[in-house]
Parts: sequence; C-alpha cells; structure tokens
Amino acid sequence: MKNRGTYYLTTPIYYPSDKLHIGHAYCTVAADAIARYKRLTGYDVYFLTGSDEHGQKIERKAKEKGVPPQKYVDDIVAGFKDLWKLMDISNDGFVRTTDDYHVAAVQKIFKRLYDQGDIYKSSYTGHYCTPCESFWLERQLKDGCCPDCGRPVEMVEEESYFFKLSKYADRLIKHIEDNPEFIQPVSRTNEMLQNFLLPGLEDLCVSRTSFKWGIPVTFDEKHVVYVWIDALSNYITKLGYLSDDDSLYRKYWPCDVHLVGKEIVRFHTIIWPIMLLALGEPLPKQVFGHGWLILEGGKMSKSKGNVVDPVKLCERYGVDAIRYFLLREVPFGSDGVFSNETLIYRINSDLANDIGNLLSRTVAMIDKYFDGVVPERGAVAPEDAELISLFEAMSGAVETHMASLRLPEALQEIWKLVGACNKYIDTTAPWVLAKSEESKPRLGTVLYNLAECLRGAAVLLQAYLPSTAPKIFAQLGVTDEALKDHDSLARFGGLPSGVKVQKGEALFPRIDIKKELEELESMMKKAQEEAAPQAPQGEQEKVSSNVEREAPAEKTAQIEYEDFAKIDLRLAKVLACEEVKRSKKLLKVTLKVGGEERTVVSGIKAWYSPDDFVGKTVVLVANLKPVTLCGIESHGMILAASDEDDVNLSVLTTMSEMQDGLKVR
RNA sequence: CGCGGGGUGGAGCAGUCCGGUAGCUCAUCGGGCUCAUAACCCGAAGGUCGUGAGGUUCAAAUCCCACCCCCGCAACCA
Repeated sequence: MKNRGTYYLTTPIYYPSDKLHIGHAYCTVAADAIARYKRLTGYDVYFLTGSDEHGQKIERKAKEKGVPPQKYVDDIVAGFKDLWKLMDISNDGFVRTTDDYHVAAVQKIFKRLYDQGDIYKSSYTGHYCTPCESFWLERQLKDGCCPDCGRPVEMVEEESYFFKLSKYADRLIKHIEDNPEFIQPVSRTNEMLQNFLLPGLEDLCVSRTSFKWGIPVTFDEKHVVYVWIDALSNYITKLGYLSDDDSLYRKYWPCDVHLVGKEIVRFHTIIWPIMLLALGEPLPKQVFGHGWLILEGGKMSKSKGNVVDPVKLCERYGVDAIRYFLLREVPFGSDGVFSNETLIYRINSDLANDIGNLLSRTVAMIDKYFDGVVPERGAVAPEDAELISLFEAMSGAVETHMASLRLPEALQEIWKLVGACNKYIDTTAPWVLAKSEESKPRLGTVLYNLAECLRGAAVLLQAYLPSTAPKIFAQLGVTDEALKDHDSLARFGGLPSGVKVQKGEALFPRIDIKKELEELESMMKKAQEEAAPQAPQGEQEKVSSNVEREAPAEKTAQIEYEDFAKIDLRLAKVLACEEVKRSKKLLKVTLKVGGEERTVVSGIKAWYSPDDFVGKTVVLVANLKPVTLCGIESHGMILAASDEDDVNLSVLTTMSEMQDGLKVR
C-alpha cells in the first residue's frame, strides 16, 4: 500500500462530570470513521481523544460524592474508555489532563507565555460590583459604574492572569482570510469574524484562585490554570510537546483536523490558534464544527434519557447499527434528528433490507446453484458493464466526499452500488438462468459479479462498520488480506473464483417497528417510574461539548423556620405589563405592593402575554436583591411553578381576591 | 434595527452562487418477482418552492425589494 503521509485528527476532550451521551458518541464515531478511512487509504494516522478533568464543577461533584477529585474522574474516565472500546473506537492516544506529561507541559506553556509577556497578572484592582457579584475590567465600565446595574463599583483586590488575545488578533484574521479551509463549514468563518474577531477581542482570563482542582501555576501557587490553556493544549501535550521526547509532535503536528461540536468552534478557532501563534507553533490545518444530534421533540430528553444512553443503544441494536445511524444521519455542517423511529427506519431500510439482504440472497444463491463455490466469471454483458463501472467509480467518489468530511455522502456512494446490485438481480433474474444448463455460465457470471461488488463494498465499510465488514468477508470466503486492501478497488474482478462462501447469520436482523416502539414505550415508562424519586441525571437536548464548567444545581437541604422567615413574600397586584424588547424571555411587570409600586422583570414571556397579567394578583419575593436584566432594574421575583423541562409553567395566585401588600407565610 | 442559518409534495433534505423540464431518501398506493431478512424491482399519487395577483426578465425555487415565521450564538430566564 502506498504511503500518503501522516494524518493527525482529534476529538474534543470530554468533561467527566457525567456519563457520556449520544452526542459525544456521535463526534467520536465520526472521528473514528475518518481515522479508519485514512488508514485504509494509506495514511499514517494518529487519532486522539481524551478527557478534560479539572475545574470547579468536578471539584464540587467529587465533594458531594465524598471522594477525592482524582478518584472521581478516574471512575468516570474509565467509563469513557469502556464506551469507546464498546463502540470500536480506534484511537491511538487517550489524553487526560491529569496526566503527568500534560500537567508538566501546561506549566511550561503558561510560564513561557508569561515570560514573553503575553500573560500578565492583573489584579482586577477595583471594579467589583457587590450586588452583581461581578468583576469588571476598566474598559467595561460604563461611566465608571457597573455596566449591568449602573451602580458604583468597589475597589476590590482579586487577582488573575490574563492572556493577550488582542495582540495576535490581526495575524489570526489574516490567517483565516488567507485560508478558507481553516474553519469548516465555511459558514462558521463569518460567524467568528463578525461576532468576535472583528469587533475586537477581550484579553482572556487564564487562571483562577476560586478553586484548587487544576494545574498550579508554578510561579504563583495561589493560582490554578483555567480551562483554556489547560484543555486546549491537550492536542500537543499528548504528542510530547515541550517534553524530553517530542518525536510524535514533530511527526504529526500541525494537526490535520480538530473535529469539534459547533458550540466550541469559537474556542478552537480563536483562543487555540492564538495560543499557538504566541508559542510560535504552526496552526492546525482545519477546525471542523459538526452539527448536533437533536432529540426529537426538543426538551423531552430526560424521559428519553435511558434509551439515548449510547451503551444501551449499542446493546440493543448492535454497535455498527448505531455507528451507521450516527454517520449517516447528521448532514455535513448541520444538525440531525435522533428518535427511536428514525433510528429503526434507518436500520431496517439501509442495513437490513439493502445490504444485509443483498449479502444474504447472494450467498444463498451461490450456495444453492454452485454448492457454495464462487463461480467463474464469463463474458461481460451490457448490464454487467454498468455495474462494473459503478464499482470502479465508487472508491473515487467516496474519496471525494471524505476529503471534505462529508460522511453521509460517502456512505451513500457505497449504497449506490448496493442498490445497483439489488436491481441487477432483478434484471438478470438468476433463478430463471438456473433453470437451464446452457445458461449456467451466465448465471455464474451474475453471481460472481454480485459477490465481487459485495467484497468491494466491504472493503470501504471497514472504515465505517468495522465489525460488519469482516462478517461480509467471512461469508464471501475472502481471507486474502490483499483483497481487503483499498488498492484492490481500482479494478473490478479481484475476488478469485473457486473460494467457498459461508452462509452466516443475518448481518442486521429486521426490526418490527411497531412492536419495538411499543416495547421502548413501556421501558421508558418503567425507567421513569424508577428514576422519579431520584434527581434525574439528565441528558442534554443538545449534545456534544467540552469546556463547560458551570456550577451544578445543589440539592435542597432542610432549613429552619428562621431561614424561611428571611424571605419576605407579599401579594402584589399587576398594574401594567409589557414585553422587554430584544429579549426572548422577559416581561417587565409593574406591581402594586401595599402602598408601593415596583418594577419586576420576569422570565415568563414564553408562557404569558402581557395581557394575561394585568389585574392579576401574584406572589412576590419582596426582599430579593435588585438586579438589572436587559437594562431594566428588577426589584423582586414573581413565583411560578414549572415542570422539569419547563414545558408547563404557571404563575401562582390566590384562591380568592386578597388585598395586595399582604404577607404570605 | 446584535450576529448567523433556515422556510421546497406526509416526514427529512437537494436544487438557489452560474435564472429555462422541481429532484432524492423514507412513508403511502398499485403492479412484478420468488434468490433473499414479508426483503427486492417497476410504476403512481402527492408540491401556489414562507408571504407580497411586488420588481427585473421572453422565462424566477433561483436575481432585486418589503414583510412574516422558525432555529442556533451572544445578552438577560432573581
């Protein structure tokens, strides 16, 4: 096989605050298919995935569980590795940000950027807004006051290190403009330029003192390195960057593709390249932002959660069925829909009906008419020629699509041949040929052609369905490794006559969709009932991400009556209500509370129109700290009840008419 | 007027840059075949291409204008 050079690709490193969901699986399976394809076509591939293990959220979760953070992440990351093993992921490396080499390299990178003046300490001297609990940079202030609430800010000392993003912005803009391939799909390029790069970048906060679970800054022990430098640099630390042995780095960098979710394109196309520019290293050739798997019906995720668990899906339908679905269903650059129904339709039509059945009928006929021995190939009839040219065009067509990472289209090319074979059977009608001895040679040719086409499809399928391809080879009696090689696709006719086929199990059993959906339905109900008492550890409706270190919801503990009494609940009458412009969620409500009039901003626009409200009596948290939302100061909070997914929401009111201003207790 | 993407037969999409028979997959209906996993093959029905009896043109899904709706990102569900 020819050697076409190196190919380095990565997935994001996932955050082990929870188990992985189908979206992570999607990204990793896509990367795996690319990696396998590149290996198949003669590249020296390095495929990296991993885990991003630091941060406040992990620290907190570990504490809740009562285990050290390291132990906590060890357990979850073990689960990551199990999943990738289950899903036949062929990664060459797995980077953990708690690994020694990573920690050491990050510290060196941080120090280096500091030494050369790209990272500087800025002790936020001054601009803290107590009500907002926010620090502000000098230039963010409005007339010297908090840009959020407009109050004066206090001078408070809270130090942090900053990275001078703006210093390299011009160079990055030029690079992006000169290299249209850099951000894919191209539509994202505009988004990055227009929204972030051209308006001007803020310097980036790259250290924290508010938590400990991170990589210490060597020259300032109070600080740990914040997510950006810690997580993004994984792509080079794993290759030995700044270590004693950086041979992998020298071999594989710059990266060919960073495959990332569209939500983190920004970090990978702005922060990461600027880090590399500052380090004087070459930029990755491409950052590809894939779409999401959207769960059908939007936010019904938690109820579906148990089925969207990739482990459960693989157990139920088989790894390759799930891989196929993921690779086939999400179009280039946009989102795909996941539902049990679409999944089962895909499995049935493409896998069971088309390719599975094709193999089954082909092998069965060779069995029946030629005692299981692949027959000789005779003269080429016109309908054969058509099939053969399709075969010979296939690998090129797949290559074209793979070059721009259009995986669904690549698969479709293979299925074109599969479809043509099914039609070919109909046209040639082997069962008719079998009736007379004189058409036996023709029958042999037909069956040979079918077997050879299947072999060809299987060669390419090694990249996408790594456990199915060998099954096809086995049934066709293909053992010679050269016949599994990509080079063998250039010319039709590689399969030798005389080999024995081996009828086997159906590749993909057909699923009875009605029964299956009913069964899933009842499973779901059961799981819901079981899960009900506990806090649901939900899937997100949008999936795939790392670099998401937000504070989690706390469990509600019991409180004393005195605690409750601190809350001043009052009845309030709605005098006026209007929509807040430029806001999807907010209504501005004017309330009468006893003798007092107040303005409250409430996030209920999705459920109520202003007219619903005027004249109603609502319950107000009257002694809540005021905040500014969308430029309007809100004095208090209106109580409302809502279900888990915020599908239904109702504002609380009184059963009978009561005077506003009255205390609620 | 924050930035971007999108509205095409029942569903999901292609076609729009470079105007000229509206195409694909799935579902539906009819037929064919029997090698095969009730699979496969052929055919049919089904579309005012978001709206404006708007502009340009011999000709608009495609170009121009106005408006409506959806979905992301950003900013705020106290």
